[in-house]
Amino acid sequence: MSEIKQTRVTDAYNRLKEEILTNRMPSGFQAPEPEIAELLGMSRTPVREALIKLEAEGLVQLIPRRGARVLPVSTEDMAEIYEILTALEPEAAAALARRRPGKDELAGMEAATQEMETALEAGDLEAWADADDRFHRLLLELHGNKRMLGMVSLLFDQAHRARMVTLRLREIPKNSTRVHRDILEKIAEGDDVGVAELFREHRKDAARELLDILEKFRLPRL
Amino acid sequence: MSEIKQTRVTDAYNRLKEEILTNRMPSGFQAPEPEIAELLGMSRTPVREALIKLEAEGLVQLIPRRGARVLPVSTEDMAEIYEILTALEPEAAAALARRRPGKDELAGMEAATQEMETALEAGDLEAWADADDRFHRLLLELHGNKRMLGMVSLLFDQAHRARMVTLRLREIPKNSTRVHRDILEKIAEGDDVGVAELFREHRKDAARELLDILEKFRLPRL
DNA sequence: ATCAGGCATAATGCATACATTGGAAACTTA
DNA sequence: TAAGTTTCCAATGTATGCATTATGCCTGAT
Repeated sequence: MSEIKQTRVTDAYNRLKEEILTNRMPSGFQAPEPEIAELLGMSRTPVREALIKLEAEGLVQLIPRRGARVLPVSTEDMAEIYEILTALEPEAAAALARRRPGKDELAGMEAATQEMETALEAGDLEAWADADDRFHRLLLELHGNKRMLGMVSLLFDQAHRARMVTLRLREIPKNSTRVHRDILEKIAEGDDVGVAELFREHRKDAARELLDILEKFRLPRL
Repeated sequence: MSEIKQTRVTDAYNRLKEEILTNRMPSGFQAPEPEIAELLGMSRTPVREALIKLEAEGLVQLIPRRGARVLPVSTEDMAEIYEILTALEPEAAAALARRRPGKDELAGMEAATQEMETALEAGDLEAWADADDRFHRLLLELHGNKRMLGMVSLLFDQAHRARMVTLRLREIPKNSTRVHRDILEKIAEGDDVGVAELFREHRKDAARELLDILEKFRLPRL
């Protein structure tokens, strides 16, 4: 039914993206097309097309005579990314709040929040990060602006590696978790101005904390 | 020196994009790869790669057995686009204002504003729109967030056709022009809160006006 | 005339071939 | 040894070939 055609391009795309996000293919890694093609067990053609997409998403750079390079993410990159998130997400949250979504609609976000809390208690940072990610994506999905969701997803992906690295270098995200609960509540209450402000502060804090860590641990690029 | 390699992919990309933006290849236009390839006088390979990029930019849709289609822009699309712009641009303007750019730095924007004013007097709407576009891009460039610039550019391109169509359906953008001057001044003054607010209103007004026109003239998709 | 089924056509997805050319290494030369 | 040449190789950019398969058409049955 919903059997989407699994093509080699999508396969190459998915696998490469996965490799990059999990840092198995680390920042700065570079390889010519033929090598990647062999790695994936297919010809250059589909690999090439997948790489073009990854380049458009800002994960990879195609350098004419020396292959594809996994783009490092610098401190400035992170600053750029967070600046955009800081502008977009509060807006989405406010709009969502204005729409007064029902409890059922918010169930997903509620679950994500819950999971953040339990993961935090269990000390499972991976799970916490996962739930955090889900929370933010769900918010955008509920809001319904597809372009915004797409853009934010792109930014999340670009920032993914850096966030994973800093996850263990920062203090326990206890406050951040609480803020998520507050955000969710304000959305449920329809307090659009409130969420926007809260969310904005949340993002600003997150940005500052992350940048501080990158500086403190001398990690100018990941 | 700056002889960038002109490849067929970039050529195809540029030409197709041009065709689309100028509406010579209108919304909804659809053609299979071989046809486009012949149109451009090259083989399918580079055309394919160019189309993938255009798809990533949201200008085109690749439909498996029936070729590439120039994506129509619906009213909802425009609403999405303007919502994002409303969130991003005021932020950029505020940040720029905070940085207190010198007169020399603002020269480009000043020129663009000037041109908007003279174009308006001359009744040259095309020139006005051009200058308007330049104003907004320059602002983002000055701000320096490359990702934001890229994203906004993408949105501009997506909205381009609709804006061109409505250009003659709306009243003379006299007020809009004045607002640009005000924005520029506030940036020069370093009034970050002021620009943000002003810009935000500007964008909201623009969005409302545009959506009203689309509705009034029954143009649900362009 | 409508509908099911089978067939032909053509577009795609992918592999492969190949000419071009950037860049590194080897080789001079000073 | 440093700088300038030359050579060689391999990666890219592009064209082409080909198997697969979706789509529309044609046929025939109801």
